[in-house]
Amino acid sequence: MADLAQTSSPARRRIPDAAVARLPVYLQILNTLIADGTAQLSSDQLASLAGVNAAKVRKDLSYLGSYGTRGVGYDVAYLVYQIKRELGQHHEWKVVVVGAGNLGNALANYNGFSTRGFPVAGVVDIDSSKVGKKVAGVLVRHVDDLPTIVREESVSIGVISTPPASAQHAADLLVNAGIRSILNFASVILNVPENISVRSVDLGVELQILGYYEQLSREDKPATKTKREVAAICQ
Amino acid sequence: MADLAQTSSPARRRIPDAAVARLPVYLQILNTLIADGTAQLSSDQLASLAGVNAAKVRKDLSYLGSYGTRGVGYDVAYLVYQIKRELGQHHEWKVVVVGAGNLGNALANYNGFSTRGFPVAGVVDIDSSKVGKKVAGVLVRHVDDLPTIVREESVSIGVISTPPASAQHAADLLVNAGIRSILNFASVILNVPENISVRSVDLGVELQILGYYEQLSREDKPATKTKREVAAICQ
DNA sequence: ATCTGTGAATCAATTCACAGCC
DNA sequence: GGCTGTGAATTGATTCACAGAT
Repeated sequence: MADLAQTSSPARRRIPDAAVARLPVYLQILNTLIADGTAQLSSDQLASLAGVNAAKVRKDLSYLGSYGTRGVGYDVAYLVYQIKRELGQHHEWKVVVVGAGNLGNALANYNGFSTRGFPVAGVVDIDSSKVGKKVAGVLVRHVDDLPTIVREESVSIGVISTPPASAQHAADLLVNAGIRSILNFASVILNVPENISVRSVDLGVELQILGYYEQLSREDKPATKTKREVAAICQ
Repeated sequence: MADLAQTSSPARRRIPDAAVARLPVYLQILNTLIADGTAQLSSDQLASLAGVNAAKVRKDLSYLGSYGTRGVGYDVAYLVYQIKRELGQHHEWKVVVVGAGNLGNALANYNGFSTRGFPVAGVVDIDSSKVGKKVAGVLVRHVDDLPTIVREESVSIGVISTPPASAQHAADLLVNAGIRSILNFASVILNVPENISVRSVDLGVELQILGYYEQLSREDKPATKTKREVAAICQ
């Protein structure tokens, strides 16, 4: 597609999704290394810290450009700079949390958000008994204020931590308020327009996947039943 | 490997990881359909509910065996039975939560765990000021009791919701207590023996990935700098 | 006519292996 | 000698497309 088009210097590389998902992990590791005073490291070292193999690290980093030095390794600070640039972390992305229940509380209080460039600009809830309380130093406002908050605070990401039944509604409200990126913690598949990106994290699903591998390691899979037998049991 | 070995009737199929990760999603959808009284559905319908395409649904389900009916579709209840069997959900897997902070609280209270066959058998913390309090009806016990809890309650999965600095320690304790499956919510890569399975969910990483795609959609990637320039800025 | 189940084809991700630079 | 960067090879996942069952 369009290999005739003249692209500006660092050509519009499209980094594979799998690599994109690993960059934040490398970034985190590199940040702790900086705190420890490490200035250089090899793909081998980063690989073992990240729990992947060295070829993958080199390939992943090569998508950013050629920022290592042959025979030497990578300059930690420079690598951090380049990964941050690629991930768009040179400015902060503000976040609004929808749903001030247990999980919403934990999320708003979660340190990893603000320290990684995602300040919580607001927390909203539909339940007026929760509105007015403070969560992580932020006043809980009514969900009706969502468009105002998003506009005034230039929020770019919405986090859904409502019960499953209200999650689709929350998503609709976020989309209407102009949000284009949603992180969803409710155990539902959200229906959103094409141009909106959604990542869903379902704690139950994570456990079920673990459960599968736990079972595999025990090799005690139960025998199967026929449709008739199952129907009988479910009466 | 060993295709001479006689395997018992439903041959030891090894389901692709990507498919395993989708089965719980299908399961959840099917369960809500049952509640609505739907008895039959086609791969097309399930696909659109799950937000994937129909060929993928059919291939995924075919790993379980041939449990659909050509020209008709799948029997919802039977499919639920088969997916549960494959995932090892015919019995419950007990869970212990390590770290009774904000997130630990939210997790212990999270409904999706117990309703999906993962009862919380215990919550432990290292901080004695938290020990003795109740979380989600469960007494918080000291982390030293971990081996006892795991043994007495036959816990099979450990959930880590400690601060990052204590997560590796928590993992070591879990492994020593005999746990082989860990769900880790701390933003660290855990170092565990080969035979232990770990899934890590890092909320910050999830946001950073979203941030990347948000930036892509805006196409305002900042210009890059040389190593010299970056070094100057970082003084 | 409809919808599953599955080989074959395609597309994506990972790993190998080595040339090129320090 | 050591380590990066990258084509080529491999492995894994997805999609196509159609034979086969109802």
